Amino acid sequence: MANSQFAMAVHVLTMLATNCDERVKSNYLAKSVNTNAVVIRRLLCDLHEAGLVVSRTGYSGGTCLTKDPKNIDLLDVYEAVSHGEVFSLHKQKPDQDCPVGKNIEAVLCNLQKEIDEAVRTKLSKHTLSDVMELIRSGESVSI
Amino acid sequence: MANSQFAMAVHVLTMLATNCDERVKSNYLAKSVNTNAVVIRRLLCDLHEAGLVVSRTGYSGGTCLTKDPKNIDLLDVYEAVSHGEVFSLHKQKPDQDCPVGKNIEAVLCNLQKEIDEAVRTKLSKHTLSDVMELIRSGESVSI
DNA sequence: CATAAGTGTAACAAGAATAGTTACAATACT
DNA sequence: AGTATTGTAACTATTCTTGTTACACTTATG
Repeated sequence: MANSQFAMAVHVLTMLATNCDERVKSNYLAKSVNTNAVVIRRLLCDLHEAGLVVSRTGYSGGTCLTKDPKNIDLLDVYEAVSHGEVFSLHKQKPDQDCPVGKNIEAVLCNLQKEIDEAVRTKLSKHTLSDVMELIRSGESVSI
Repeated sequence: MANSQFAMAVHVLTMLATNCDERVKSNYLAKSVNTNAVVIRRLLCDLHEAGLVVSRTGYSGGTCLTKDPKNIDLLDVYEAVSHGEVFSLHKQKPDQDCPVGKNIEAVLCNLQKEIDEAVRTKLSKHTLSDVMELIRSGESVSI
């Protein structure tokens, strides 16, 4: 993942979690993330497809979480926004006439899966609720 | 890592390991990887800085491993070529007047470290020698 | 010594990915 | 009717990655 969508997604979801009693505007989220509201709306679209949020258009529209933050883990977020893998395989197919070229892709592909699984396992251990708690404690320390 | 440098590096090092009695030409490596020799030489430059290979210029020049493949693990390779992290943090600094914006970076940074550590641990468990063995067994199966 | 075969590296082009921006239709409340 | 908001398309700017050409420098060989 070369993009910061995961970081933005966790940020946005934490904002929604701390404002769970209202429909939060994309404009408000954009200010906190320090980006454009359209960028946020695009991200919310992915999160909606993953079933994590619902939005409403029109006057007094906005976005809410669909679940309790305790029941959203960071793997859910990762899956909602990530399209890539931890490392990329070859862009050009290696020489199939070379023994190494012929077999290296399969080896790396398995490694990729193993690494990705490790990442997922780690991510699944943290919930949005945990993130909120860390934010809160960070806040109290800095006051 | 959005680039395929790690994949290319493992490929190249495996090639060197299977030709450890000679100085391998960048041109030969480029053919197997299916890219340009300059791309390979740039990669070899990184691997040299990491102490994994030595090259010689001039007539009958080329590149060799500096160590036994048993003593090169994939974490060495990862560290030699990776500049990024598993996921990116915010590109723009979040709003410091927002409690979430103010603290989210630290939270994500810690998460990043935790994930990266998990990835490193996995990578450190595989040596270049293991990769060679997998390549060999893949080869024998396909014959 | 001249030549051939290499590496090292700079410079540039092409392409893809990412994020930012503007614009506007559709929607929903007042 | 008017206003606030999302959804989404279209375009731009920037950056990253790779590919390519070019050439100076190095080393072996005849």
